[in-house]
Amino acid sequence: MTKKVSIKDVARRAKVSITTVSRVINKFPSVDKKNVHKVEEAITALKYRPNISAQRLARGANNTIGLVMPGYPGIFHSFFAVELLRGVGHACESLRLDMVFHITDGNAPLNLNYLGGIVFADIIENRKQVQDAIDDGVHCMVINNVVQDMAVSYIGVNNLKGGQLAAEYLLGLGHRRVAVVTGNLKTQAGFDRLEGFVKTLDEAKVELPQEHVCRGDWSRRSARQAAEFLFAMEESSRPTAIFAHSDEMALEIVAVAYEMGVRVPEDVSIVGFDDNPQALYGPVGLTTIRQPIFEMAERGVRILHEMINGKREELYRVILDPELVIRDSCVPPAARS
Amino acid sequence: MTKKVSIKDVARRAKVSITTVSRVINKFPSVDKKNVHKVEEAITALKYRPNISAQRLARGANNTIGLVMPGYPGIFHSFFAVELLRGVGHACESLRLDMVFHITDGNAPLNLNYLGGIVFADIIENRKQVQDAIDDGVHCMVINNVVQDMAVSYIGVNNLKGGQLAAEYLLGLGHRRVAVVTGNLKTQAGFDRLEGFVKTLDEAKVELPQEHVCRGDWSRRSARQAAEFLFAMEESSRPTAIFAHSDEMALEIVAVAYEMGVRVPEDVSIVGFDDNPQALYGPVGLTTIRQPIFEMAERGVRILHEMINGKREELYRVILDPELVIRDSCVPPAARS
DNA sequence: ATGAAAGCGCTAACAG
DNA sequence: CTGTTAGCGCTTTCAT
Repeated sequence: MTKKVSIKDVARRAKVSITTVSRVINKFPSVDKKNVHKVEEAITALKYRPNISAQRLARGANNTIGLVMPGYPGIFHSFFAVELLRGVGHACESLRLDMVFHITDGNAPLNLNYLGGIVFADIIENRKQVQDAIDDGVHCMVINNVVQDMAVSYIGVNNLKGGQLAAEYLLGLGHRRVAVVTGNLKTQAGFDRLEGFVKTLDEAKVELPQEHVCRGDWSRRSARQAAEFLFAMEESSRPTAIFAHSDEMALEIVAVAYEMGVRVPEDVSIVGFDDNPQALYGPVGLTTIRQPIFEMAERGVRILHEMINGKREELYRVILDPELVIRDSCVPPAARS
Repeated sequence: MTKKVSIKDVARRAKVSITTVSRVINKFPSVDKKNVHKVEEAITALKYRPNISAQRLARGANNTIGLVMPGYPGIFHSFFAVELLRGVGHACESLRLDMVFHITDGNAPLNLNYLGGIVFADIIENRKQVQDAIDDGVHCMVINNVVQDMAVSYIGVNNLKGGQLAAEYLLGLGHRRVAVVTGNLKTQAGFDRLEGFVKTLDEAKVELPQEHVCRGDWSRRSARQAAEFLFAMEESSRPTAIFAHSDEMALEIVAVAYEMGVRVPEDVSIVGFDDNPQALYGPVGLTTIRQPIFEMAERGVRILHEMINGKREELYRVILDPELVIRDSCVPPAARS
């Protein structure tokens, strides 16, 4: 049982009023040095800890925010989730916000109503929760998802552009037989990256046969399957370049390539997505599309914080541009076929 | 600004006392059906949400627990951290506890004193925080660490045994030139697994030369470096088997092996640690030492919950045994040298 | 510069 | 079964 040392005990010991103690706690400048000292002495002597619930209640503020993450299998093993968590965590730390972490399976009731605000880390199959939260009047911030049909703030990434960047780069290198290993197409990121990629190829009149579009789900496992399938193709139809929707998947593809005796980048060029530092230490530096996940998350929390504190009324909607990072995993296609 | 609908407003609208409203909120069985209905109607109509700070203050209870994780680089990319997070999250969900997530850098003040309890996910360089929490009278539960010198509850894994298991298995297969790629030796898991491994080899009079002990840090990167170093050795001194302290590191070692033309398991046997499902889908099923991270985490929270609610007084200290899982990555050493 | 007193929104005896 | 009445521990006017 935690002993209940309250502000009163401190006041009594320091022989001042609780008000003064409160002032000291909150660092009011107008307290006599002597009293400050006495109070601080009492605080440490008594091991006093202000009761945060009481503080909050009295202050009328609520500085607890929820982080809601879709719980589909493997999300946690993704660089994305981790960066996001780091970003949110970091922001909460510096803003002195409490973060209540919540993994959602999609449509569970989501009893997060006492929260000051909610950060939705991507939304996939849980749009309803977002709408409910909005209806409840809770401040919301959606990260990594551009949402047009709900009155909610978001910070997203231009994934269409990301796909386009990958296609343009590969095309520019001279590749005409390319493949793509997608993320889960139910996620906006996966869908849009594919869309942008396909569209750009299309405009360049470069064909993208169905069997070169491998539907993954962000997992290394799905990337492995795709790679095995792709590399098993006979020389004439095997892609000379592959666009993977995440660096982790790209890394797995590289691993499979080595296992199957396919050289990277000589036999096949690979471009990933994320700019995961892990991709720097493999056998080849991975060319990738960088997206600022950590920053998105951090900014999201900061904006949310402003909204909670009434310093911001309007919705905040931003779409960040991804950026091509060229390293060593792509070269012009070998002159074979 | 979230509008301030309080219990009073609900009471007024439902024409009952606030106590009755409170009872409805807390699902007291003794409320007249009619009133329950009226109150519920009012609640939804007013979009009322109880103020959790007030509830907590009034109840004097605290159903918020903190999860403190060491924030060393890469922790999040580890299966361990993720499983732990899942386990804690799951338990909190079913126990209706709020979980405040906290990544610690080691000796930051850790202002989590308003928490009902704290789960320490491993402790590495943050023993002081644990001691402080104990001194503060906060209930604590340390996961994945056997701590003898502080009066704290823990659920740990017998890592000594884990290392021993790996050594015995490899020895049994006939290996006499083995190597180990360790986790961060500042973590108890890394230290003990090495210890158990070394000791067992020692007792079997099998030499473990210094250059066969590669100090990693749980990261794939460190595993890659170790593997490159190990596989670059000339035939006569290159190990015929490697014990990696985590499956992720083991997987990276396998990848490097393929890159360098070393076959697994023909040329080198590999045993990992964790039983990470990811290791099922690689080129070879990974033989590993299973440890129940998820279960540890979940159980930890449940016990902590009991302690917080006074249903348990004594410390809870358990050490779980890891278990060998044999798959395809180990075979007897080839008859060469 | 300091203290008294009035809440913040809710729960928990204690009566009815 | 329901309402009255104290607080929970802290912040915040408002005097002094």
